[in-house]
Amino acid sequence: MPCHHQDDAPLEIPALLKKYHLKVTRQREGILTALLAHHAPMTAEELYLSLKAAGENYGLSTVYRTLGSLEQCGVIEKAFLPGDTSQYYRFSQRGHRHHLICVGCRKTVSIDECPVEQFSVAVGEKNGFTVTGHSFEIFGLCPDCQALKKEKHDPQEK
Amino acid sequence: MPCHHQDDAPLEIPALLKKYHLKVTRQREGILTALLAHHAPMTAEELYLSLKAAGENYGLSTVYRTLGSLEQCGVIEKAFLPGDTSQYYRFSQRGHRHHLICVGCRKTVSIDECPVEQFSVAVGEKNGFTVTGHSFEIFGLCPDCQALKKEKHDPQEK
DNA sequence: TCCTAATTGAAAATGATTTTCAGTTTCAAT
DNA sequence: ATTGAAACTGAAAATCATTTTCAATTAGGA
Repeated sequence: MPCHHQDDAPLEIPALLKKYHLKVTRQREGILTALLAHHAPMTAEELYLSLKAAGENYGLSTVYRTLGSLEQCGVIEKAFLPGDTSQYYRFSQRGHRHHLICVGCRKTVSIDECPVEQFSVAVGEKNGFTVTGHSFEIFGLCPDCQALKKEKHDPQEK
Repeated sequence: MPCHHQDDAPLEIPALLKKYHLKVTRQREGILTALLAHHAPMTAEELYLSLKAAGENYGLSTVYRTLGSLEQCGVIEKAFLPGDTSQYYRFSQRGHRHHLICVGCRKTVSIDECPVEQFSVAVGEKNGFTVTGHSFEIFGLCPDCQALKKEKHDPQEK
């Protein structure tokens, strides 16, 4: 197979790295690709293990460092899940500030609207605060996880 | 000063502990009192240090354990602050699910309304999710911290 | 008062994340 | 293509928050 340039790549990871003056390394490409493919927030450890399972054995500290640099550039962002204190990372989605997150598998759906922007500023003003931001995430069980849960309770018998 | 029973105590901590079958100890009373007095979310370490400063030198593990038991009873709850991965605790406020939190000093104002309940359920349904909850917190600078910040930038000269 | 289970403190253990440092790699400039 | 400086990496050590262990103490009912 000849090595030709792919115009149709869904996201040019090398270009993205260059844009932020980060060197393009095998590790960074692998980490970003894995996170991109996962479609749900992941911890550094999860990324490390999934890469290892795929035969890409990078240092755990490299995973942490890469996530850290990418966060500083604003390419990815931290996410916190209810009842879980570990730090998850996901691609930051400009304009998509809010999400519907499955508490079972962490699958994430972006919500386009923001129903609280005006409300937040109003509440801030009423209390003399300068509002700098807000958090709003919806948690629930996705269809797949609902099915899984049902299976567990009624193991295919009446 | 005679030792008389205080009817006007703002919150009967011993009674609260007994209600949840927790023994009434000096440590637990001290920890709850300190958290109650602070009017803002605190970490275990902060509680430990503030108690120590007040001459009450309890083990850090006791602080952690006490916070853990009280959380299990639902007396207090965890809170997460933006850009900070440590676990904060605050009294749980039934019905006050949302807050306006100062990012400078963590002073907290409870918000009575919930402008996102219906919206959350609707978004969940649209995506086939069973909604189990949502998070919504507003962040900003309180009047005091705004003043402090201004001082820093213009150190009282023109 | 006495007894037992709950609680405590100190220290060790754990788990997540960060830092250190020597060796390697990228990439811009030759 | 080669080179060199700066950036990056991996492994191990360090750090930080939190939890657990365990022997000694304490609360509160009998």
